[in-house]
Amino acid sequence: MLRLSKRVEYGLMAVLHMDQADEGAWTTAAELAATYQIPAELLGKVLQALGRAGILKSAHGAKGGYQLARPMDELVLCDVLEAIEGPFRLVRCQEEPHSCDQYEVCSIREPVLDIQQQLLEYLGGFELKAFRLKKRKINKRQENLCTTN
Amino acid sequence: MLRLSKRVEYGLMAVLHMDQADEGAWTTAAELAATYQIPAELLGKVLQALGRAGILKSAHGAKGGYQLARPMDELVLCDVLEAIEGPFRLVRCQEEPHSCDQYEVCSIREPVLDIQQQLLEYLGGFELKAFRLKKRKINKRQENLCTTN
DNA sequence: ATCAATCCCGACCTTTTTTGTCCTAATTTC
DNA sequence: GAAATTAGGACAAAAAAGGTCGGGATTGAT
Ligand code: SF4
Ligand code: SF4
Repeated sequence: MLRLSKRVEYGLMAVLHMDQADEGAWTTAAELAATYQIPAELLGKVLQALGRAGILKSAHGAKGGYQLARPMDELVLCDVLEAIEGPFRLVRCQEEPHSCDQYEVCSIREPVLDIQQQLLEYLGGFELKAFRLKKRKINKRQENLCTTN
Repeated sequence: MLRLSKRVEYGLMAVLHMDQADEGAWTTAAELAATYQIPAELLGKVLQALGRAGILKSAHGAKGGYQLARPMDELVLCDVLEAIEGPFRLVRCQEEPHSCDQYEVCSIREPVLDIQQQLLEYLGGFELKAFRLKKRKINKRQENLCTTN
């Protein structure tokens, strides 16, 4: 099943939230967890991963929290994805050849690797700022609907 | 983890194999399982799914087996993928809205849906015949290497 | 008609991955 | 020092993927 993991979804929500927070403000994990109904401890780990990847800055102690290390305009989907799940790999032989029983007789490895490469580049094209723009679009659309109703 | 499932890999191997088999020949599941060291019963299910999706034709009884229902040139990665795993969905709320605790407060649904759509179109661009071509390329590359060595 | 080869399919078990929880530091502010 | 907060390891629960088994149906050969 080619599906976004919950962690990545949590990470995206967090980043988007901080993008829309006041400049320089610190957002706490507890606050995010409450807002988006996410298990706090789990969200914590996601935020830590984003921190380690240099996407977020963190501040310990009371009055601490997280904020974007760089503006969201410079981020793409792939950044968040790989920060949380590690490098993007379409097939497991990429990390450990011996973890696959078919390695010796596999007829699809090379072409699939090629696809992975192309896909990775394509994923680099999804800018997170589209999340912001999309939101405006939706609002606009709703306004239009209201006008028609 | 955004990774191709084993079933899809098995399906791709099977399709590629039949593409390279003699015109009109029937390939059996047992034969494929032996060649690619795949658990026979599991491969069976994959082939059945491909059959239901109209990618393969099957023949019961002795001398039976599978063959491509249409030439591989008309197939794309997405065909095999969806035949085996069902429709491509990047997020779970697409199938069952209530399966997600964050549905009511989700801030990323719309943009992610948009990405799913684009990705789906992009996946439609990966033609399976590239698997054939790639194979030739590899052989060529190896020849070149041999020449240099 | 029987038999062997083969596809079909549901039920089940096992392993792996994902998701979630708990608990204990370490850091900072008040 | 107490409270708020991040950091992170260990573990439990749930879900998904992978694999196995057994019974049935269809076909061709003997
Ligand atoms: S089947 Fe082929 S492509 Fe898939 S993991 Fe094994 S070796 Fe890699
Ligand atoms: S978090 Fe949002 S996008 Fe993800 S499944 Fe729930 S509703 Fe859909």
